Amino acid sequence: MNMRTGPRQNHLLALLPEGECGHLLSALEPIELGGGEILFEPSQKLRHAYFPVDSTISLYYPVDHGMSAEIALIGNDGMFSIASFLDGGVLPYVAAVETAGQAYRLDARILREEFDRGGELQHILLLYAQALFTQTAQISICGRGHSLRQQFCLHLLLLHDRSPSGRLVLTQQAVAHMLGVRRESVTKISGELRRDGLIDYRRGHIAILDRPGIEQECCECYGVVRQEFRRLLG
Amino acid sequence: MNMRTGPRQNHLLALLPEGECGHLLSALEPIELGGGEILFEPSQKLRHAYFPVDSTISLYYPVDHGMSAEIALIGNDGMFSIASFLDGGVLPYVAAVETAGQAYRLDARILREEFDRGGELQHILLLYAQALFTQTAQISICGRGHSLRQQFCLHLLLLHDRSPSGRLVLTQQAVAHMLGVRRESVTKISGELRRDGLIDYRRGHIAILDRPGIEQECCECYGVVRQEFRRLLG
DNA sequence: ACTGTTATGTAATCTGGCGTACATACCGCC
DNA sequence: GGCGGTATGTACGCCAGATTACATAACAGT
Repeated sequence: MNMRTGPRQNHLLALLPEGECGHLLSALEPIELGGGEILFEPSQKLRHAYFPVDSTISLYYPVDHGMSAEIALIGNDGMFSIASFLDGGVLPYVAAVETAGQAYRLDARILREEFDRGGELQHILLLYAQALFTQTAQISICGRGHSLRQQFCLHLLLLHDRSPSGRLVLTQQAVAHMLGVRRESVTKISGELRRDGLIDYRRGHIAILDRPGIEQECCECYGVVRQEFRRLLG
Repeated sequence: MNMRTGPRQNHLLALLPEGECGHLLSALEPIELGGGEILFEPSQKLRHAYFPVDSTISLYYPVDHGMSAEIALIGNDGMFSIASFLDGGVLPYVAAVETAGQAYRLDARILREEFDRGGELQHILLLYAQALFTQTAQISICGRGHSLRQQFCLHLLLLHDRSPSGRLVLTQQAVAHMLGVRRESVTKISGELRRDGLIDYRRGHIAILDRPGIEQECCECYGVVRQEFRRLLG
């Protein structure tokens, strides 16, 4: 359990006081999440909670022809799923690993028990629930009114923030899936962003070249989400 | 405080045990909400929580030219705002009265105190937070992929469920505002739905004529939201 | 009943992203 | 070093909904 991938690399876990939450922290299991792995589907029951370290988890609503749309993106700034402590049960969405990497897993019952004791853990998780709500709301706003280019930039920034390396491992098909659009549309925008020197990419990889430039291109949605995460959990 | 507008007409308040929550119930103030009234704006701090009885509250993100998009619709099935107990503070959205009517108001500090005591109130509010999250997520899905006609039907159904009378008092402009589209587009769809015998309307009023027909026209988004509210708070 | 305001109706043109159908290029594997 | 599967590139027609610009009609107040 080294510095780079220890549980404290997850922002929520990092906020927990050692004394009060010792039991929970010692119940964490390190786990490797493979790209595309399905962590949860609507028919199941939540058995584990996941705290990403350098992996990311995408929450989305599945639709027929493979197209879908993302509801939330969870990285080292959060956990999956808030439903574990809100109602302990089910939710009508799919959770899949977007970026392969490490995470810590916790038995959902233990999380629930510790949560019900109140205290700092409960407080932090509730703040996170609020932050996640904002993220989902803002993704919604963006997906409605803003151009695909702006949406793409938003998701690049969200991914970048949650992917310490800065070199994103994902295909255009995966991006299209997140945004709920066609792969061809993503190819078009990708080409434009590359031409403008904002990103570079090759088969299955995207590199952020000009982060400020991308923030410029993006709508205010990113600012709202970041601001809210900082306010609540900064 | 008669049967029709008593606090127990709000589904959340109805679930609270009399004994445990007596203090909270007696702190409720009946209040009349006027159409269009702004209950909260991002610069403010949440002073009160609202439990609608026959009014509805729309939560939305404001954009420049008056256009915006709704994030959540709150009626007698819920309360505004979950942020009152999640973080006790602020949120980056606007809450406005969509349908005028009665509600019960509660000092946010009292709600927070009672919430922090744990118990049934906390449990119910957390379930509601989960249900509201689903509503927001589903509105997002719908707004991305589905036709305006389907989105319109979704919002009609959500409003109808939360508006006991069944005769909705709102303009096409207000609907456009909720859906984040142009008023002219709403006029067009309204005309089509009227022609098909599903609704009728006149200046500022909409009547649901064929509710099953509207459910037929709507996408599965409505079913997901209703199912989740029933599962959690039914 | 008249008037002013606000809500609703209609129409012409434009555009971003969809559907479909391919062509090409990358990279891992044998 | 060639082969095959997958990722990326490009093109054309199509359509829902945006943009703009008015026309009409319902209600509220005097």
